[in-house]
Amino acid sequence: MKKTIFLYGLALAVLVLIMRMIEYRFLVRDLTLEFYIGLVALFFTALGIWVGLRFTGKKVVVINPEFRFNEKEQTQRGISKRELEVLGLMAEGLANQEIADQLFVSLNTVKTHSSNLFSKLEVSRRTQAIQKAKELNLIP
Amino acid sequence: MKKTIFLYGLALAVLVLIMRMIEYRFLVRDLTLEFYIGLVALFFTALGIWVGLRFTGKKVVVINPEFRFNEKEQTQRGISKRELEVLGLMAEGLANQEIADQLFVSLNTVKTHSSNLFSKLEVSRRTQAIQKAKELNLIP
DNA sequence: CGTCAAATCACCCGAAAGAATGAGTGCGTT
DNA sequence: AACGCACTCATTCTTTCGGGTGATTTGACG
Repeated sequence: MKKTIFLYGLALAVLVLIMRMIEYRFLVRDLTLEFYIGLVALFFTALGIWVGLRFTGKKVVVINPEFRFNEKEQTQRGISKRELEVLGLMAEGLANQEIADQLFVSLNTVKTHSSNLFSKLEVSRRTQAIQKAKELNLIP
Repeated sequence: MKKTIFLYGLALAVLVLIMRMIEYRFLVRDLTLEFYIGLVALFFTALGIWVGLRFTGKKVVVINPEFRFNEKEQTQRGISKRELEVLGLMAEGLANQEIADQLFVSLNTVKTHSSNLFSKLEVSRRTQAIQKAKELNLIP
C-alpha cells in the first residue's frame, strides 16, 4: 500500500516535470500545440492503463495470474507440444476418444500421450493432471 | 473484435474533438495552458483506465471471481450438501474410493452421489463436472 | 549416415468410472 | 401417521482409464 502511494506520488512528479518541459519547448521551439497535447494524451493514456491495472490488477495478478504460460516448467519436465494439446483438451473435460477425434489421431495415441503426461506431471489421474497443470501455469 | 476497433475509432474521434475545443477555448478565454493540459491528462487517464480494463478486465471477471459461493445455483439445481462435498473432493483430484474413505461411506454411495451430480450439472464426466462447478461458482 | 526424440499406433489387462435400478433408514413437514 | 427428501448401500453391466510394452516413422542434429 505504501508502495502504491509512493508510485502515485512519483507519477505526479513526472506529470509536473512533463508539463514544465512542454511549456519550455512550447516557448523555444515552434512545434504545434496539437503535437504536445498528443504527447500528453499518449503519456496519460499509458498512465491510465497502468493505474487501471494497478487498481484491479491486484486481484488479478495474485489470484488469477492472467495465465502466462510457464515455458520453464514445460521444458524442465520435457513436455512436448502434442502432450500440451492433449492436456488442454483434457482440461476441457473431453474423454480420450473425443480428444483423439479432435486431434485426428487414434485413441491409443492419446492414451500414450496422456500416460507420458501423467508421469511427467507426477500424477496418476487426469483430474490431478489438470490441477497440477494449472498450478504450474501450463494451462489457463 | 469489430466492436473493440469501433470503440477505439470513437475514442480517436473524441480525441480530435477535444483538441479542437481546447484550441478554441485557448484562443477565446484566458485560462492557462496548464489547465487545459491538465484536462487532457485527466481525460486520457480515464480513457487509459477504461482501455486497461477493457483488455484485462474481461478475463479477470469471468475466470476468477475470487469465489463467492453461488447458493442460488445450488438450490436451483437441487444439489445437496453431501453432493457438494463429493464435488469438492472430486475437484481435488481424488478417486471415488478415496472420496468414499474420506467421507466414511461406501464406494457405491459416492458413485450414486456423483451420478446425481452429473445429471444435475448436465454433464457426463467428472472432469466436466469440475469445470462446470467452477463456472457456476459452486467450488473455488 | 547413425542417433535420438517426438509422434504415431497397437495389444493386453486390470482398475476405475459411470449408467440403471432397487431399496432401506432417518428426519422434518403436513 | 403419512409423505417427501436426503442419504445410504447394493448389484449388474458397459465404458473408459491407465499401466506396461513394443513397434514404426519422421525430422533434427552431430
